[in-house]
Amino acid sequence: MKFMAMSTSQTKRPRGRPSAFDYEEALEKALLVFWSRGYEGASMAELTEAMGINRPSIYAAFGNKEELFSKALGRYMAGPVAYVAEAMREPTAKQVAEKFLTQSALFLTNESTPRGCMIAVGALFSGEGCERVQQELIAYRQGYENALRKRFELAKTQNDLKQDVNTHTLAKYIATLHQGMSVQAASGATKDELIAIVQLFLSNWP
Amino acid sequence: MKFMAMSTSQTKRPRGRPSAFDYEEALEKALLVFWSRGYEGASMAELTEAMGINRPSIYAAFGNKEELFSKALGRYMAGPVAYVAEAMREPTAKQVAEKFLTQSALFLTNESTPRGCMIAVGALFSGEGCERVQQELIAYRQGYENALRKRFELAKTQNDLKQDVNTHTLAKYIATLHQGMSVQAASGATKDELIAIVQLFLSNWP
DNA sequence: CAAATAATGTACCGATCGGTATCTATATAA
DNA sequence: TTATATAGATACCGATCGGTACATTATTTG
Repeated sequence: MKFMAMSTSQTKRPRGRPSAFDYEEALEKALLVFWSRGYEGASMAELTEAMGINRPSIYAAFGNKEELFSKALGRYMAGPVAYVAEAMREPTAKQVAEKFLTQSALFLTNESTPRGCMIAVGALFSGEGCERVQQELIAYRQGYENALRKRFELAKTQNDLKQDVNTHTLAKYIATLHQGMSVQAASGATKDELIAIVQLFLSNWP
Repeated sequence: MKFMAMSTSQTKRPRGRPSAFDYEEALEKALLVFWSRGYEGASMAELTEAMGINRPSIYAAFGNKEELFSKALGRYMAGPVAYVAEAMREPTAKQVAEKFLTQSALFLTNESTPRGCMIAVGALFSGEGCERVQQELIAYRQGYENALRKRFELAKTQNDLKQDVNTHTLAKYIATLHQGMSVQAASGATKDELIAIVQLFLSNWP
């Protein structure tokens, strides 16, 4: 494992030759390859090229392709899609939905990153040997859907949502809309088109 | 190209050795492999195995992997997803949407076929050399979205839909919902959960 | 029958796949 | 300086990728 500086205390440098690359920068490059190519479509050759590191150094620092993908997903969660967790902290249920979907519309069509969400539409149909990656992505999808549901359950206790609202279905509906928007973005839909979809949804808020 | 019997007139058999397999049956097997594995994830080895044909016979009868995929897509359109074109012929716009989405909920979670729609969520993120397949799938997605839009435009001329309805957005919204449901189905959602989503949408019909 | 034609089966092609053995270079510790 | 530890670079591994050459087999034509 490579050396990682502690944030709080000054640490002695490790004994061997120091790394010539920055761990987080390299992971960011890997993330962009996986994001645009998918897990299967990203070859180690392309990853190596993009990360600017020799292949044995990748394996030493990040593990195999599957582990590298997991670590890239972690960085994806903490970076590009951190807005999802933030949206949950909006004061009302409707504002949570509005923030989540509006930010998604912008994010999914951002011109400086690949179109579509890695988690929403990654590894849906895959070849043999991708089961772990598929399950990991399914768990992440469940994760934000559950976060929405719990937030809506909270809203019900605050009389922010009517008692007859089915939070399970509402959360799944919003997750479904987000996943569909991800397909639309990857298929060429514009930011304005996705915003129009979000507004149509919000105009019928329960 | 292999021999294909004419439907109307009795045709003389061709000169060489006759095919040992049925063209449409073999294509159906190929379709199921592409459907569950995706274009990239389906290897020629797995296709060969499933189709029960030697590899040179596949190439002779169907062309290369890309052409085989296109032909399988054609069979998919004429078979499993023929319900989409049928839904367009429902008498009212709301019934079109209801039929399309309800049938989709059943179709996407059908236990005898792979989960999710090949067209809706196929080849979203892919490696190099898949551009043609990606574009073909995008065109199919546009196809059913356009069919919905035109059907809703017709509904407006019949005073079946209010004049202030944006048919472009409504069609894209329904397509987006369908694509999201495809992700949900591939991620393990049940038929009842998808039906609940469809009903929530229909309860807010414009 | 033989000639012609077309599909099958085997065996193989070069390219690329993910992953690694090994040697060298650069650092710290004693 | 010498020993130790870790990273970089090269070159390679067996497996699999999509695709095909070629000989064989089965059929129709003459």
